[in-house]
Amino acid sequence: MAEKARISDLKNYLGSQVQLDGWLYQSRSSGKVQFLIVRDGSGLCQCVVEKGRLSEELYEALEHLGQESSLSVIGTVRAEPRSPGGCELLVEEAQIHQAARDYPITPKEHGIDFLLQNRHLHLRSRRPWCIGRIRHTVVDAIRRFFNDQGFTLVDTPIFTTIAGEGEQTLFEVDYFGQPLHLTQTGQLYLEAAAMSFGRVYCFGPTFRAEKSKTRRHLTEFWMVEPEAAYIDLDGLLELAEGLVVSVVQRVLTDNRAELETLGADIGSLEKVRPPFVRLTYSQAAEILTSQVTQDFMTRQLASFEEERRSLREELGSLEQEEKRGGQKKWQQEKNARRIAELRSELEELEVKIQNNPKHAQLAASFRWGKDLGGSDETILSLMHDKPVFVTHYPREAKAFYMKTDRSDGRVVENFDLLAPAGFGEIIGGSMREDDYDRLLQRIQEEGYNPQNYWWYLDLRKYGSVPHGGFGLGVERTVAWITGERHIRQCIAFPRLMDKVYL
RNA sequence: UCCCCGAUAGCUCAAUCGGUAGAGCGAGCGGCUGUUAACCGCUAGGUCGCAGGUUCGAGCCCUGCUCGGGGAGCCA
Repeated sequence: MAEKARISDLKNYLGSQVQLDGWLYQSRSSGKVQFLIVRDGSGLCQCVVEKGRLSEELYEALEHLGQESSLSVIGTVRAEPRSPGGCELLVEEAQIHQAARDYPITPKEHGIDFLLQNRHLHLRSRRPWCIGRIRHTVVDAIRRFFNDQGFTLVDTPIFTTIAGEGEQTLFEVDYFGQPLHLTQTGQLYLEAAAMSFGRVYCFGPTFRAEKSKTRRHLTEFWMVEPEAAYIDLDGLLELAEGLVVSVVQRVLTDNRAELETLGADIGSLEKVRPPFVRLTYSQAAEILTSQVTQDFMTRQLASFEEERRSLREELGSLEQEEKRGGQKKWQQEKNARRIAELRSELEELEVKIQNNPKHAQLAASFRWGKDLGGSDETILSLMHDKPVFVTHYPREAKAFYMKTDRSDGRVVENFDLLAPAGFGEIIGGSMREDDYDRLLQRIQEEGYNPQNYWWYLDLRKYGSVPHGGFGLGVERTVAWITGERHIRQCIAFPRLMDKVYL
């Protein structure tokens, strides 16, 4: 019996016979030799089947085996630079568990709707697999970071009785006749737990009925939320900074191959080192309305237009070539692929070019007191190649539980963290109002019923202390790190505002 | 909720002025001993999203609907 091995460990088995259990990812045949690309969940391996080395019957069967058939192959491992993982298997024996036929996802391009409808199968493809592996690292790094810093995990409830964010984004559930809602944040419960353990965090799914159909929104997403007693805003920023740095570093060391496969911007990830940029909201507002921003936007527009010119040029010459004809088939095909690519790139650029003046206008007309818009955040993060903290937002724009700055009553002690390169917000957090009277007043100002918040208010009566925390969105973090443009690809089974596939 | 774009073979797309529906991939069969989204040959595969209208004639024009993509607001 050959020893079973995982493809990721094959380097350690050079020269010996092993058994791989997996699925047929792809195959090519060339008469008397076949190349089966087998995946086993840990990686891809090229398996070489030579005629005469196994029974005629089995050779035939393997030659006609469909994509994603399940099989075990036994053979000798040898180094081979032409194979995906650097090793290949010279097949001596094989067992077909189930012969698949007409697997819907082919090795060519597919539309996103088709892929999401086939998400149960799509998960096996290379891109989702790489993203899934990175997500795993991100989650593990987050847990390790907080555990190492002496935080205690507290699992907060998913059925909740009070709202932490806007009440209009709640999903209501009928809980044996009592209306409850799905959690939007574990924060309020976490504040209670922080008064017991000092430093706590929760990590779980979050539900928001936001009517936002964008590449940055899911109605069900995963969020980690730390909450600490006896901390101040600077301490919170440091905590967030440390978390993001350690997560990015872990991915860089554990998933470099996946990042490369995905085409992620590794150079920019390597710049994610402390200290991050720190701006107050007022400073951000000043920057947005300054000439600096207008110049920045003008330069950006010019570079977009330059890019458009060169893309159009390439597209034009390819299209002419296509019309002239007379090329080899593979060349035609390659051109057609490139043309499709260019067209979608151009389309995207066109949107950016269209939006640029609008965004410049929005930035210029920014008035103190407004919340930062998506385009404003994009501009601020594009101006820096490191993550950017924005702190001290106007009170009116923010949630009731945020602590009013004692030295400037117009603002609260909060912060957002913007990921670089225009990705936008990945963390939002704040110091919490710890004064009973001020908190009660804020609850009333929001028009909420204080009776619903009786226990939350209680926390300010029995040993209230300065405390705060933040929430980090897992899918947004994964999307930023992997360079995936839409966060629906950063969770196995996404729930979107207007569509739930499986 | 608003704005823009789209829907043609299993998939990704093409079809000039309104005039007989096309390609690649995938599938099936055959060929090739080192392939890299292999290559070569053959075969099958269509209610042009749905409903109505204009026209001698509609994939193409008009109206409505359905579904999808992108953007805005809001947010992690």
